[in-house]
Amino acid sequence: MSETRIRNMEEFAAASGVSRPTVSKYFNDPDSVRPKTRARIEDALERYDYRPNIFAMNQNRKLTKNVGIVVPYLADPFFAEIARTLEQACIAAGYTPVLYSAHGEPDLENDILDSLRSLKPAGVLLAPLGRLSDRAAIEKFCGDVPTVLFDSSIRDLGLAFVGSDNPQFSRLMVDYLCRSGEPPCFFEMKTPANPNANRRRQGYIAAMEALGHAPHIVQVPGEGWAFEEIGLREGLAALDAGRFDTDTVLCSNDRLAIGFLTACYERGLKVGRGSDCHIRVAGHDDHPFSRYTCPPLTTVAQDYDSISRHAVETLFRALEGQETPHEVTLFEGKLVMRDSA
Amino acid sequence: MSETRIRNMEEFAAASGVSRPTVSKYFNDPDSVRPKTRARIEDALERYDYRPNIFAMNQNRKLTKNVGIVVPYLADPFFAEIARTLEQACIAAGYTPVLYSAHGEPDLENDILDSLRSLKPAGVLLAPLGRLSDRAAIEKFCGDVPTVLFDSSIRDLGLAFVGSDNPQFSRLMVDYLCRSGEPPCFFEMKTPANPNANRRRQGYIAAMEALGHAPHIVQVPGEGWAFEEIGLREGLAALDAGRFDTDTVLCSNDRLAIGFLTACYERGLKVGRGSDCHIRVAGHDDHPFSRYTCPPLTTVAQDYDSISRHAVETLFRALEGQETPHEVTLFEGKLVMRDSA
DNA sequence: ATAAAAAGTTTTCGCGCGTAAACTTTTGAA
DNA sequence: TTCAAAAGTTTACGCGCGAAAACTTTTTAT
Repeated sequence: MSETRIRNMEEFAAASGVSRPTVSKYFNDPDSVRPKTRARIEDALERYDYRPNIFAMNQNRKLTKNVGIVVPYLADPFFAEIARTLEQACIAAGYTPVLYSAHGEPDLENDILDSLRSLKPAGVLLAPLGRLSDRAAIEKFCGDVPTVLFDSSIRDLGLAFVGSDNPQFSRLMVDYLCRSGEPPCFFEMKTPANPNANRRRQGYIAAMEALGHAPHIVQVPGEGWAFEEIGLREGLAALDAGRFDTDTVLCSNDRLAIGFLTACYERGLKVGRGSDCHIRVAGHDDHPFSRYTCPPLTTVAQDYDSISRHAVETLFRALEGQETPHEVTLFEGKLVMRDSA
Repeated sequence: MSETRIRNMEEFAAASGVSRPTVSKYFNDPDSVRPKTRARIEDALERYDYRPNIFAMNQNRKLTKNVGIVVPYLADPFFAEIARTLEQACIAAGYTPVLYSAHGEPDLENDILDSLRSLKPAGVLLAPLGRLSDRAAIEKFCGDVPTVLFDSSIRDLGLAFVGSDNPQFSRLMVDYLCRSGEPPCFFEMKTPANPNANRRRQGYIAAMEALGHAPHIVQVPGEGWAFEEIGLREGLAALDAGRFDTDTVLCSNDRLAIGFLTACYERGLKVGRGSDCHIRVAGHDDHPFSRYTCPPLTTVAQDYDSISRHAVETLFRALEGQETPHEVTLFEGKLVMRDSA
């Protein structure tokens, strides 16, 4: 396709018959040059496969076209899905997404923020670890870099927060469970990493009391992000200790529920809402695998799409100069009825 | 902590009492300077929080300290886990990992290779999409950038390939299934994205014939990476059509098996090796969730750790100048006996 | 103590581009 | 045709660092 190899913007400008600064202008915003000029550049772009050196580009720019995406735990398909949506939205908007996972480790989260800073990103989409996050570090980072928080909020840090209306999730599920059977107890980790868990518990308590039932919370030990393992191990322990005083168990999240379903299986408890079933189990999130548990898990679906779309839009609106006060956007969940409850 | 803000290496060198080129040398290899000098630099490093500008650093270097990690589908926890291990190994070796996922899309895979090229990475760890990969593009890329392929191989491209001995996986499982019950049939997608599927099928056929059994393959339609969905939908169809002539089903991979387990559940088939069970189901990979299916899935475990460790080691050995011929390393799988078969 | 080797310094150059200012050309409408 | 605005060009400078060469100092070995 090419005659001679283009080594830099100077040579490319010569080849396209346009001056170098104009070419530079084109790459920063194709609409900023005359259509005729643009055509000449794009013509040359097809003859030669020149691409500007990104390091030289970013060196003299205070802000790059990079957007950092940080999630707490990428091995959780929920975050993998969100990351995918966010990446696509960034690319569509002409930005370059860079993906990071804290892998559940606070130290790594701090390291990521550090190296992100030196990337001079235009903005960052950050889902913090939650309870274990270094609040001071994140606050400082948000002061330096335009950051939109999502999934789990930390006070009112960042430009905005986009997440789910967690109390509504629990209310929805409690209402359904109560009108279709016994009132549920709430199964959760004692010290959950994610602050959403607290809001779900509170939502559960409020919903139960509104219906005139006494809330019953089964808290189990467990640290980290291996929720399925905790759900299984501590689910077994709780079952054996007779800690459930109802046949309906609402789990704090789907991954915990997946582990708990396995615990039920190992104890020979048939899960479901049929008359021959021993126990009903429900979760929160609509985790990608919840459709494929046995039985398929009844849960409350997070609005993945809306959350990621709105997070990206909020960030880009802020980047384009529109100063807005810290805004919190919470999306409602939808009941997903399957066979487990 | 700091007195005055350090703006560049020049100022930092002045503050630490060492010349700028020496500081530069230090950052490229801390061991290349005298211990005394190193101490002075690291002393200053604690007083001021200076960090070299990565864009300026990489501009004049033909090779950076970046290492690209490319996986085909990050929403699959298997790849998320591998990515985590690879990232950690890169960091430990003093490199900067950059993670990409093709999200199952060949176009995106090519885009990633393109933008990776402009990152001037020291090396790349690439798990290609497989059948849908653009072979020509990958071949060209491997010619430009030191690349170690893993998980799914493409001819003898790249510096090396690191993966699993897939025929051995199937042999192991077939042997076990045959000596503990009926010989298995093989359940797979007709046009699998991943070439490992073909090797597993071949391993299955060879193992069956070695034991004097007639192989029986159940191929179902389905494209893309939504394996669970395909396993469920096509599993239901195959069950209803009576396509299984044995009570033992060996699935091409665990995600397919997870979907198939759900199909069995929906048809009221009890899965397991007990006398009251109707069907046995097994998989390949030891997917992170396989422990938590109901019943827990019997499978052959990929040696995640060895694969990722060896891939990284191979790459770094090559980067340090040791020219080696294209080498293929395959790790054996281990039988993981659970309750499903 | 003395020479040789190792490490550090100084000097100089250049990477590929962004950016600003002053100037020139093109464009489009009156 | 005329002219002002828009777009492009020229010129000039600098970003923050890598790298090579020649020189100077420190360390190591004899």
